[in-house]
Amino acid sequence: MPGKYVCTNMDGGGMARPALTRDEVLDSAADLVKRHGPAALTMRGLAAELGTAVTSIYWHVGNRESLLDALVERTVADLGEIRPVGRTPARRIASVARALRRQLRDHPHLVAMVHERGLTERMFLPAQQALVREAHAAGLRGARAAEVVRAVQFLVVGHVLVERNRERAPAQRPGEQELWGARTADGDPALARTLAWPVDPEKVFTASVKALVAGLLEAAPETARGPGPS
Amino acid sequence: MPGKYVCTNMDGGGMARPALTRDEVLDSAADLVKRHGPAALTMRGLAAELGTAVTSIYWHVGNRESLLDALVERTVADLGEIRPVGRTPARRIASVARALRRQLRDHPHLVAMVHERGLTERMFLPAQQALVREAHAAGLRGARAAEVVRAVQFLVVGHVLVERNRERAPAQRPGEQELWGARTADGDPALARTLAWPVDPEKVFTASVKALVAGLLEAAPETARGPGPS
DNA sequence: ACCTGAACACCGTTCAAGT
DNA sequence: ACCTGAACACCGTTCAAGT
Repeated sequence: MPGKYVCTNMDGGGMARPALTRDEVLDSAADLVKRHGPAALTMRGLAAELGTAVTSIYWHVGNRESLLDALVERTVADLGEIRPVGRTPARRIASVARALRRQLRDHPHLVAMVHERGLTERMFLPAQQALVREAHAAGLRGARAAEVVRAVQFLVVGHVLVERNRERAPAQRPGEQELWGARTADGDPALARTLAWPVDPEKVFTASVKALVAGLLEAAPETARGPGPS
Repeated sequence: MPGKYVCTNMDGGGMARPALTRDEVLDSAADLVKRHGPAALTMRGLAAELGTAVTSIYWHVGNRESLLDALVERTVADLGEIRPVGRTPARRIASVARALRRQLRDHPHLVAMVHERGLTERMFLPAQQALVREAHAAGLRGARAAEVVRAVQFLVVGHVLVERNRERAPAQRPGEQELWGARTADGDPALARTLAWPVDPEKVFTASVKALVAGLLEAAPETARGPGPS
């Protein structure tokens, strides 16, 4: 789906390939990356997908690295808003964390690519500002508020990275089942049973976020509860 | 440093290269990976390092993938013990988290490689058992204890992955300094100042661990405080 | 049993040449 | 302005041939 393109060839149509566009290249590349990851994006494969010579791509985007740069820039610019929901600051912070996780999960390869290109701060700025407002609403200021912002950001990004790694390698070899017989569980069969089951990363995430936020707000002044400002 | 090798060539020494050993190959490969990451481990480069033909390596290790397999297996087997320290379960759990982080940081490329090979569970088993004992000491059992184990593990692994990404891309382009002028900070100059400074990942980590553990143990029964069993 | 070079199918990238 | 094929220097891997 190249969308619209400017037709610059003068032969009045016919079977000739319509002129190649930079946007067309980016669309095709984005599609490949989204489906199979950055490693699957080869210049030759991309050319084949587009039906052009490899070297034409170089004319439009320079080289593979700047192609990836442009891709990341475009994706970051297209990320949606982050809107906190919930009745207490704690819930609203947790909702920001969940929204952030969803954004990152929708672009599974984005985080690593963004980091590699030093765009992290720009990418997270909206979420950070939402978190700042909620930290203020919870009565935290200065360094304490910054702590909340960064702890939540690291937790979310870290979780997404871990989840991505887990999904790429679904078959665990010794298998948690064999490892967590009753013997290793310090005499707690219920725990052994839970740990022998495959992890539900979503549950771990929500539980972690809840615990982290609770811990971060624990010693906060009791003023300014309820829905935040703005 | 090939260490000891069995001399199987019959020419009685001289300038001929001593027989190539599987261990020698693994040592050299481990060195390359530790210094420059798995991507820098090329069969040709490794052969050059060892002073042999590329194809000799194939005789000893099969192919690149099984070479990496063997490498990971060896590294995982060589990981040290995890010994909790501290006077309360909360502190002891935090100490396990810190020890785990240190182990992973000492082998910067290990996590991803281990995950890709499905060895995660085997690798984390010792830390998990330590965490189980401490969760029990804190009065948590069953699913609640499992929650602690998994939340801590995800937090640590996630943090290490984030840190690794950050270290690979030190130069952030818009720069946190420009982004966090007083305007964006919701009228909190102290916070703006903190966020404009480069992050200290170690501080974020210790703060996050402390908050997470506090949140996880919050509603725990007040029995069984003080140093754990074992 | 162990090592070798030649060869194959892949990469990204450059360059001179076409229209 | 835009596209092309040929060529270069890299990959991992296989194979027949050496000792």
